[in-house]
Formats: sequence, structure tokens, C-alpha cells
Amino acid sequence: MPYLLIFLYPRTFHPTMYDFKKSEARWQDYWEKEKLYHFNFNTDKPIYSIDVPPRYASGKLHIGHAVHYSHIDMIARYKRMRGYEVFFPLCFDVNGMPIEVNVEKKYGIRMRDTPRQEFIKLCEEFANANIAEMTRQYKILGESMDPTIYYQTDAPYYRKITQLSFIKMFEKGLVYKAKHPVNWCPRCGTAIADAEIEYRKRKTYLNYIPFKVEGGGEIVIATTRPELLCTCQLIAVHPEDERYRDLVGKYAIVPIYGQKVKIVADEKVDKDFGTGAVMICSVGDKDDLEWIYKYNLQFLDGIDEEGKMTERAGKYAGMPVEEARKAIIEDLKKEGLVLKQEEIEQNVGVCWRCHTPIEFVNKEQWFIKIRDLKEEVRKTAEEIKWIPEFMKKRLDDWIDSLEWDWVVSRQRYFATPIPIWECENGHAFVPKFEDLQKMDRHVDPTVDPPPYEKCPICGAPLHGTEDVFDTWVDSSISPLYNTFWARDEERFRKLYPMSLRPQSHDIIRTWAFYTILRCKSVTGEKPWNDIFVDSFILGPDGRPMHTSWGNVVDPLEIIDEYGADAFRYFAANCTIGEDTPFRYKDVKRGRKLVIKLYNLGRFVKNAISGGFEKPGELKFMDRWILSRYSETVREVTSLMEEYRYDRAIKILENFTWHVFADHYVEMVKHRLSDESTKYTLYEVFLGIVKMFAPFMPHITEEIYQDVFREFVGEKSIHISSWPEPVLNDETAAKEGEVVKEIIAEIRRWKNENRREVSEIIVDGVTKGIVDIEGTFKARVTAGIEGEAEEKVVELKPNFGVIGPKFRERAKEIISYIKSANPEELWEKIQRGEAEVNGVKITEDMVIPKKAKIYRGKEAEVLHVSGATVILL
RNA sequence: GGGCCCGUGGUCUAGUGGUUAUGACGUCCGCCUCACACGCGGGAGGUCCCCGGUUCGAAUCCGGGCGGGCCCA
Repeated sequence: MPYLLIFLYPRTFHPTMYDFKKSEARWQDYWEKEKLYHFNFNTDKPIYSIDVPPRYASGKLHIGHAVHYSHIDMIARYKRMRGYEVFFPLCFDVNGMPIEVNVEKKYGIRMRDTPRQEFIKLCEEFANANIAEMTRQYKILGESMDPTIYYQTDAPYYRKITQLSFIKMFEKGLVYKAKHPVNWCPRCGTAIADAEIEYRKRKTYLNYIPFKVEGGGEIVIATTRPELLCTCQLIAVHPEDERYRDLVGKYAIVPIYGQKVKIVADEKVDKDFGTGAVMICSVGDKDDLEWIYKYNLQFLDGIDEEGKMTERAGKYAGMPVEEARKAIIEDLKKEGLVLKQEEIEQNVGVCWRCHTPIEFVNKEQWFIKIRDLKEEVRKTAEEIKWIPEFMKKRLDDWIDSLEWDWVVSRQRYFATPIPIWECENGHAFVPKFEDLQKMDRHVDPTVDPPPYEKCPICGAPLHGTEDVFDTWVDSSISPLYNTFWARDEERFRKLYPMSLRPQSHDIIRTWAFYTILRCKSVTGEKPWNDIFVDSFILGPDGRPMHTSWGNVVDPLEIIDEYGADAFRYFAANCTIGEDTPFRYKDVKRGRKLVIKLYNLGRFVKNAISGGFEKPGELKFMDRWILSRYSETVREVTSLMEEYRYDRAIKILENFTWHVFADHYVEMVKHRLSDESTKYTLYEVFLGIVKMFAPFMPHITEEIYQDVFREFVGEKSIHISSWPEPVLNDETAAKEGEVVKEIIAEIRRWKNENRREVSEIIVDGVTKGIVDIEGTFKARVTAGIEGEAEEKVVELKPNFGVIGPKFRERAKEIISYIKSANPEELWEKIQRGEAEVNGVKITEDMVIPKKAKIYRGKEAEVLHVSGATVILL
């Protein structure tokens, strides 16, 4: 059977001729070998520098990464072709808890039980293995980063810059140590910043517990944290709550512990939550902290650094929080002190790394005064161009909501050491800026000697701190590191501020905010001219990707199946600033576009491979496509300048496929040996391929090398120059468009009527006639002699009218209408003279079919964009 | 609870005061036209979430509602 089918439908089965796997790997190797993306510091070109997000070295390539880095690469490639020396470093972020947690898991060890230096070594090994793999993934994606301006944030050369920038702020008096409640992860045993907290929904019980009131009566409070009864210091109710009017000002007695606490009225209490009476502890959550300041209460530690109850909890001391909660409820129940337990859903702050619920612990930590710098950051953000603009609002909102300073100390191992030595009297010292600057590495106070033999103030011995920095302290100086701040004054002046910070919207409050803050504080200037804020890639179902939802898409599998260019096509089509679901069909469309370009390449190569000369005069429709092409170049260029690559690629694709390929190529096939055709095909298609190069670097290189290199000369399309508009002929653009429409209209007519055309007469356009002729292989003449006349060629009896009206006589009337000469009968009807056997035939009894007659032949008349076309 | 973003043919999506609302996928019809059948030509398919308002005119601007997402409480 298959044989028979093939015999009956002898289609030509072409294997896919473009082998993307082979081609992509080939050009990736070629670019690497040729060191194509090498940044030259001694350049005379304008510099375009990108503050690339250093990839975090903990693991797998996520589809969001793949898309974001594709976007950044598109910008880099575009700027390179526009004549910039592009600074696009290969870099990795290495410090911090995620790697520590991974190492603990991998080796089944606990950080605290492992010698510091040994643990750090394991972290380094783990990170470096990942870095090798991530570098390979970048290559597969077709990234054009320069490995000679490489950095990783855990390297001594980088940590030194982190410390130097910190010392600058220390010297300005922006660093202090304080005992202050901090977010604390009991599992990781470290302070964490507000920005590192995630919120999880959790079911818990709201417990109704009665407190006896001094002088009689009781007040029932509602709490989700009965284990904190031991730190209860106050009870609050709403001032307008009738239920408690008489109790305000009195004292209640805390069950189990017996301390007396005052009942106060405060607007902040929600009357409708629980019983309308809440107990204020130190410190259950951030809200409690506000009460503590407002009512001048004490910080009473109920929970220790390991998440266990303190001595203050009495018999529950040493129990983990959850266990203590259960135990105390049991005990209260025994005494009839739990009136009700109501299941409620609440949002719990958890550690962003290990998802353990965080506690507030009152501990000594190092802080950077960010509240003092709020307005300066806001003002600096104004000087930066935000793409899209509304993202700036998110930063402003974050600045408005800041209440605490930035806790920069972490009680961990694998991060940059805080370069501080202290004496027992609380005097703190950092190395002199110039001294550290001269060193070829950072300092580690747990190993290195102090900068002074003893405290210069009181003479006491100095001890190095064991705390390390929050990793945002490292990553928020990337513009300083990239521009050689504190290392090479000349380069710094040349490179700072950087051109662009690309990043995603979830880290506006951290990376963007801290970077502006640090860089402005240290250099007095904004870190970048532009910030480009990218969005999230969701699962194909439109929800965030989640392993448990089974909607995770692996970018490496997509690339393996469809190719990096097809994947990047999807990336390019993501609307700026909007979260985009992953769409297989976009990738498939991308692959089709790759194949389309490849085949157009074969076609153009066939036309121009023998060489060509620039013609003295261009054919009309060549002027048309060159004008349309030039318009496309202008549009695409201006969109790329605005970082709107999503719109740029749509316009480019539409022009390439539906204007150049479907119309222009089809209409010039009859004149391929013409110099005007060859020149035009060359010029337009080369420009198309160049404009696609930032989006789809592999197929464009393939076509360039195969078709254009012998004419252009550059060793890669990616270092060739971006196209310029070549022709602006308004008449050709406008009238050529009519010719294109005429051709389309004739096609539609032929298709509808299943008829061939032998002769075409066109009125309204005089140029481009030759290409209508060539397209349809028909005789085409311009100009209509006289009018086409209208004639009735057929008259059908209208049964619906004749039948009911004339009943049994209908038959003879119908047969008369059928047999009559339609033209003559129609004229008689018009004059009211038509009749048969005494019955008058009226217009409603017939259905006329009219036709246009031209030069005595029946013709079809089409009206297209102001032109008239007659088909014979 | 607050801020921001979004709501467009069956599905996904572009557009953003003014003729017949963009494209892709799917679907239907025709075609092996010598670059491409992973293609070409054509067709069907839309109350542009709902309700008000501004306007000569609103899918687009404003207000309110409903629904979804993100960030933050």
C-alpha cells in the first residue's frame, strides 16, 4: 500500500537538509577557537558594558535562566554589530547558604560539626564542579560571553573588592553593631535578611485561653503561639470593643507562669480576629516588635538560637518550639484552660533555603545603615532608565516599606569574611583601605593577624570576628568589580558607570536595591545607565513551574530536540516585563523559521553564486522591496535600541516570510539572471540574516559562511556591521504595494473560481507590470480602452416566487424563462413588457446572473487598492 | 489587606483613542508552482472579561466590579 500511495502522489521526499545539531556545535567551536567575543581594553570604539548576573553555582540550568541569558546575549550581539566594544563577562556567584546546604546533604555532614577550613574546601569543590557544567551549558545556548574578563565571587581577588567597598562604608560611619531582634533560621543557625524570607501558607490552631483578671473576671485571648506565654508582657484590645470596656487598665494573670500583664486599648487590634484580645510577647513576629517599641517593653528570650525553648519556659525548657507548643496545650487542657481550638490558615515566614520557620532572636549583629541612604537610592534610581518603566515603582515601594537596617552578618562559613577585629570593650577596627588594596587577596580575621597589635583606644587585645557577609554584600558590588574600581583608576574611569544591568524582577528589592546603594555610596555615581528587568517563565499550563505539579520544562531537552536557535526564538518572543508561559509551539515555529531561512539561503546562493554587478538601473519591484526592506531595518533598529526585541523579531519575521519570501521571491523567479534581481536578493537577504543574527546566531552564521562570506569578507556574521537602510523610494513603496495586492487578488480569484487566466489588463498602475506577467505567465497590458459593459448572461427562474403564485401554471412559465434569450428577456422585464400566455413576468420572478464583457469576451473585473484589473 | 501586571477567534498571542483588530497553532478547501510539502494559495472562526463614564468616536482613556499572576504584609 505505501508504494501505491507514493506512486499516486509522487511527492518529493526531502530529508531535512539543515542539520541543526551538527551546525550549532560546529559554529560554537569555531567562535571559541577564533576568540570572537574578546573584549579589548585598548579599543577606540564606544564601550557597551553589561553587568551580567553572575549565575549561582549551585545547580541545574532552569528555563528562566536559559531565557534570561538568551535575552542578554541578544543585546550583547546586537550592540557588537552596532559598532560597540561589548563588555560581556562570564561570571559566577559562589558564596552562601545554598551551596553549604547542598554540601551538607551531599556528604551527610553538619557544618557546625566540621572544621571551618575543611568545610569551606568542600564547598569550593562543589561549586567548581558546577561551574564547569554551567560554562558548557552557556556554550550550548549560543552565549557570547568573554571568558577573559571572568570572575567568581568566592575568589580572593573578588572578596578583596567586597571587603574594600565595605571598608569605605565603615569609614563613612555607615556600619554598626547592635543587639537587635533579627530574623533567625534555627536550622541554619544564622541571621537572615528580610529579603531572604519566603512566606508559606500553613494550617495551625488558634487557641482560646482564659486569663484571670485581677480583682475578678477573666479575659479570653486568642493565640497561635501558646508556647510564648512565658514572654507575655501585655494584652491588647480595640478601644471601641464593648466587650472589654471595663477591663482596660486592669491586670491579667498569665496561666502557668503567673506574671501580671496590663490590659491596654490599641487601634491596631483587629476586633474580629479570634476573641478580639491578643497577647503581646517578645518576640513572636515582626508586629510584636512594634508593640515592644511602642509600650517600651523588654526583649525576653523565649526561644534560643537552635529553635529550642529557653529556661524562661520552665518545664518546657530545651524543647523545640513545635513540641513545646503541643506540650503546653496538653497541660492547659488538663486544667480546662483551652476553651476552643480553631483551625486557621496563616502565612509563616520561612528560611528561603531550608524552609524552616524563622524566629526572631535578639542577638548582636553587624548592620549597614540603609535607612539613612533611602532618599539617595531613590534619587539615583531616577537617574537610571528602567525597562520596562513600571518596574521602578517596585523599587520605590520597597524603599518606602523599609523599617530596619540591613543585617549584613551571617553566622556561616562559606562566604566573604567580615574584615573586623574587636576588643572586649567593643571597639571595632577594619584594615586600612590602602593596606588591603596592596594585598593580592582578602583578609580572614579567623586566620590573619589583626591590623593593630592591640586596641588603639584602650589597649585591650583584638579578636577577629567569625561572622561572614550576607552574599548580597558580594553580589551588590559587581559593577565595582567589573569596572576595576580600586584596582585600575584609568580603566575605572573608562568603564564606570556600566551601560546595562539586566536582571529579573524578583530581586529588585535585593540585588538592584543593594547595588545602587553600595555603588552610589562608594563612588558617588549611579552604577549603570539602564536597567532591564526581565520576568518569569511559567510552565506550559501558565502556572509557576513546580516539580510537584509536573510542569517543569528542561531547557536542555528542548535544545536537544529543536536546537538552540529555535529555543532562542521562543525567548525573543517573550513580551518584556510580562511573565510568559513556556510555549512549545513557539519553539516549533522557531524551528520552522530556521528551516525557512536555510532554504532561502539556498535559493539566494543559487542566484548569486556566479557573482553579480550592481545594476545601473533597478527594476521597479526591486525598488519596492528595497524600500520595504529599508523601512524594516529602521523599525527593527529602533525597537532594538529600546530593548523591544520581542516586537523587533515579529516585524522581522513577518517581513522575511510574508513579504520577501512569499511575494518578492515568487515574483522575480522569472528573471533570476537579471543583475537587478541578483543585487536586490543579495542586499535584502544579507540584511535579513544580519538582523536575525542576535536572535538565532547559529543558522545565521551557517548561511553567512555558505552564501555571503565570499562577498563580505568578515570571518563571522557576528562581527559584521548591522544593516543600514539603502533606499527610500516612496513611489515604489506605495505603487509596488498595489502591484503586490493585484497579484494576491488574482491568486485569490483563480483559487475561488478554479480557472486559469490568459490575459490581464491593468488600469491604475503602470510599473511592475512585467512581474505580474512573470508571476502568472499571462499576457498583461496596461490601460483599459473604454468601459467594460455589463450584460445579463443567464436568467434563473425563482421557484420560491413563481410556485406559490401560479401553482399549476408555474411549469410553463418556468420553461419559458429557461428557453428565452436571457439578455433579451431581461430587457423586456426592465421595460415591463415581458409576458407569456398572458402572464406578466416581473423582476422578482427571475434571478439574473450578470457578467462584464470586455472586447466582446466575458471578463472578470477586480478592484484593488484603487486599481482596476480585468481578467480574460 | 496593600502595590504592580494581565484578561483579545477553539488555544496561545500582538496592538493601544479613529477605515474591514495582528500573528501563530489548530481546523476546512485546493495545490508535488524548478529554495522550502517542516512548503504555497485560499476559507471558516471574535459581544477585544462585565457594568458605568469621558468623547463626534473606546478593545484602547477614567471609575467600579469579576477572574488570573507576581511581589509584599
